[in-house]
Amino acid sequence: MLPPAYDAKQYEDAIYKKWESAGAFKAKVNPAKKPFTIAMPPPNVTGTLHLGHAVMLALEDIMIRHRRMKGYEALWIPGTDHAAIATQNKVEKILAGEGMTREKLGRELFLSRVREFVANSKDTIRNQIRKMGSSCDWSRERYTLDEDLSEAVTEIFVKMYEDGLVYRGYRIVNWCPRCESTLANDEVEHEEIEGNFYHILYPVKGEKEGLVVATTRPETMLGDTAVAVNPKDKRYKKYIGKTILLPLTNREIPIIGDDYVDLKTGTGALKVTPAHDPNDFEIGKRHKLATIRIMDGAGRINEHGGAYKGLDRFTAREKVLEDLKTKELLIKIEPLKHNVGHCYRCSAMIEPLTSDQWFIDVNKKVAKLGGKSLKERSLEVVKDKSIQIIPDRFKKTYLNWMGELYDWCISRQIWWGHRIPVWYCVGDGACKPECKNPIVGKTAPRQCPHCGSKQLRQDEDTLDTWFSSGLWTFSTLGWPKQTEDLKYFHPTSMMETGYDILFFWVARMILMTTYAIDDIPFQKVYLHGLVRARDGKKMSKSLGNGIDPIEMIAKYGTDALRMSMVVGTTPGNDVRLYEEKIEGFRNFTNKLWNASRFVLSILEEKGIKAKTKIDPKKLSDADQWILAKLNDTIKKADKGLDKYNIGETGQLLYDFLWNDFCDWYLELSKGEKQNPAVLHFVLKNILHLLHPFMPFVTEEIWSHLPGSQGFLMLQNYPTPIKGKFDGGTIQLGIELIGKIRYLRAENKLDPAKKTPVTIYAHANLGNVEKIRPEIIRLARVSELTLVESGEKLSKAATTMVEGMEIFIPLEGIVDTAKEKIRLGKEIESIHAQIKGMKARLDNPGFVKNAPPAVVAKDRASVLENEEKLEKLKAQWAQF
RNA sequence: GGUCGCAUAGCUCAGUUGGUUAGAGCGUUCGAUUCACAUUCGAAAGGUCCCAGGUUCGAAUCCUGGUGCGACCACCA
Repeated sequence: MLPPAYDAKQYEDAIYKKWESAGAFKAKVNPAKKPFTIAMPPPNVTGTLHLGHAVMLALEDIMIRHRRMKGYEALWIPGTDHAAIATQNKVEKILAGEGMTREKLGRELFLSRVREFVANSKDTIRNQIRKMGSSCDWSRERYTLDEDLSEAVTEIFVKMYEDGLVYRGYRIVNWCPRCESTLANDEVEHEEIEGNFYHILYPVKGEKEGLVVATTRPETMLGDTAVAVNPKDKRYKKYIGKTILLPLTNREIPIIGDDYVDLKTGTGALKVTPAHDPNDFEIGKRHKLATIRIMDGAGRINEHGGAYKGLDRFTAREKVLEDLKTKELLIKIEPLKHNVGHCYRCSAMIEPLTSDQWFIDVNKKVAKLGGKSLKERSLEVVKDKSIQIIPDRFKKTYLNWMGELYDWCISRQIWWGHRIPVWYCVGDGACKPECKNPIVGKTAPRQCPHCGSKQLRQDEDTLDTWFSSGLWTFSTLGWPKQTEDLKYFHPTSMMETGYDILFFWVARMILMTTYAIDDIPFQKVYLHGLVRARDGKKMSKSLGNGIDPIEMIAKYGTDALRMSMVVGTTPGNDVRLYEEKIEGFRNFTNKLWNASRFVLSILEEKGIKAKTKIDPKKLSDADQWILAKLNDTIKKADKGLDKYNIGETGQLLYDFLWNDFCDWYLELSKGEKQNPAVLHFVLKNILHLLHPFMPFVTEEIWSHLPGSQGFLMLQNYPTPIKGKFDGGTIQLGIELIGKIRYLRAENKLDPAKKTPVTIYAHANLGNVEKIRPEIIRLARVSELTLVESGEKLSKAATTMVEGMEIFIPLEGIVDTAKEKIRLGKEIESIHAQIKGMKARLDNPGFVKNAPPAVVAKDRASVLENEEKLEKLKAQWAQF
């Protein structure tokens, strides 16, 4: 016998171990079956499981388990991501605590330190993925820095280089002075800050007056190489061609005319700093201006900053302003709200600066893509629906973003990651001019192909972490080797992830995969929302409003946590999660447990040791009713999951178990017509249906179910049972019982006492007679008088349902005044209803245009209600 | 600046291709302890489906505009 309360911790880990050691999660190439593949978005090796992961794992596991039970070869590949900058930052922080820096440690020692850290946290995250019940194939676990995955990275890099898609360029990049590395455009977070607009007077050489420029970053004036005005600007036109004597450094810079300058912004005169502003860089190119970079990688002013050399950028700003003030060149300080980029990993303010970096050209047309560019191809596969995005609206978001994509800067000046497979000749004096060209290859070259020098130096930089994760769906299946796995399982069926990494990752996968293997990475993308706190705020450590999934699992069980994150949610919309919600699903888990306990006890009592056949001739009305409901539920659940309406399907199953099965069918089963075969059958189906959602509790109950063999997770998903079942009679009973309970409660009849009830059943007499014992029991009736029709009863509580009149005598038992008021209200409401429907039927347009079925329904309803009204009115007159 | 989303019961949310009286959970109120489950059971109250137009016989649902929140994108100093 099962214990009366389900205690999740007692079972979950053990069940998971059983599954895993039996190899239940493993998938293999099986031509007899259709594959269903999900590549798990690899969590970063830095951390522990958070709710974002938990939602992802719950959804993916539901999809995978459903398909597995439906007979697909279901493969879910787990893995982890080395998360370049994130991991490096984390280890650097640890080092800082020890008074150490990566520079002091040196590259090799630092990397071994990171590896050590990763080994630890990798285990943590792996075990937490298991805790969630994830049925992923651990034998195929991958890590973005695995040898074969690194090989894939190198392979692609070289290929892209050969196709001219990877190139080295001197450009303005987003630079994080904290991480001392570049960032891709979308790794920059724009945040509005309260800054200042500084108006500075730039004297014009040989003139008394000068030009006033406005800037938010005055320190960059140290690198100014021109002042630009709009040629159409009447105010400044005359200055074009003249020279500015740049304050503080006294460099002479030209005044140029450029259409880019907006007459209305600032003062209309723009200081041009090509090395530190993307627009200025473009202007600089147009006018062949010098590019003077004034900062080093850490954001300190370099030798070009003259007296300011060595100062941090913010200190330099203060000092520059101070000096300008002294020289009376600081004309005005105007407060200005403006957007400033910040590093998405460390939140430091981004400094745009010029640098030599590696880029991927997204606009170059290549033969390999049928004469299309990476961008065009990435747009195409979504436009032509090869890849479907759920929910649909994100398709537009994707297309917009992809359409505006700039070349992707892929080199990072950090140590943790895939080192760029590029070498440079640092020859010994015998170098030729072409020795300057980078040597790109899968393996380290022995010598310079041009001069033969053996003195080579590998590029110091590593690749953007998204470069390797962009290959995830196929690199995990063995590419560049043409494995059977790759042929069978790729493209993957589903990419399920948060909408927050649509650009970072999903788009990158599409871009890389279409190029690398001329295939889409996945057929569908399902984007889930962010998990938020009850008040809609983001969960964060600093706000202290976070919920730790591991803690919740310990408290309420994995099944409860999974359900709470999935039920009542829709794709793409954020989910608010709070403890009471999880608690509610803990209760639901317990409900299932106890319903099962009850059924199992009946089966035991009846000596049922195996599955028994349902005899179609021996089905009670209640049996028919529940089987009809079950069939309906199976159909809807299967369809719901096929269409990825996961939240809705969870709700459907919740309602079926709690309302239909427990509240009605099990209660009905406590009578004489108990049918163990049907109880067994329906419970078995419920376990199957709920299994993808709540794998642990269902598997545990399954193991106790007579006749169960093997794991529930490997059983077939239910299909509707053949045969027609008519639940109509019980449905009638349910409504009658409901009304009787209502009348009793409204009139405060003692619930402990049974009450006599009279029903004039009219045409339903035969049916109601069949379920007389059920009504008596569940409505607590002492004596049920069941007749076709009769006189109105004196001072009885009354209502009507399906044309039947229900009476409960009140006289001498309770105060009948209450009933008079209640009945009066009911009459009023019916009256209003009739009025509404009549108005509609009086509308010729309605009768003419509405489907006949709708009109007929209304007509019937009016007749029925009028009859009802008349009868209730007559009864009311009794009081 | 551009794009998108949301607005339904006190709270958190569902709501299928437009069709009687708009649903759930939590919370609230009233009641129940011989029951598989108090992690329970029965009953109830609670809604101008944000506002204004429009399409339609009929709108929570479709269209337009507005208001209020929110998100994302963006190299205007």
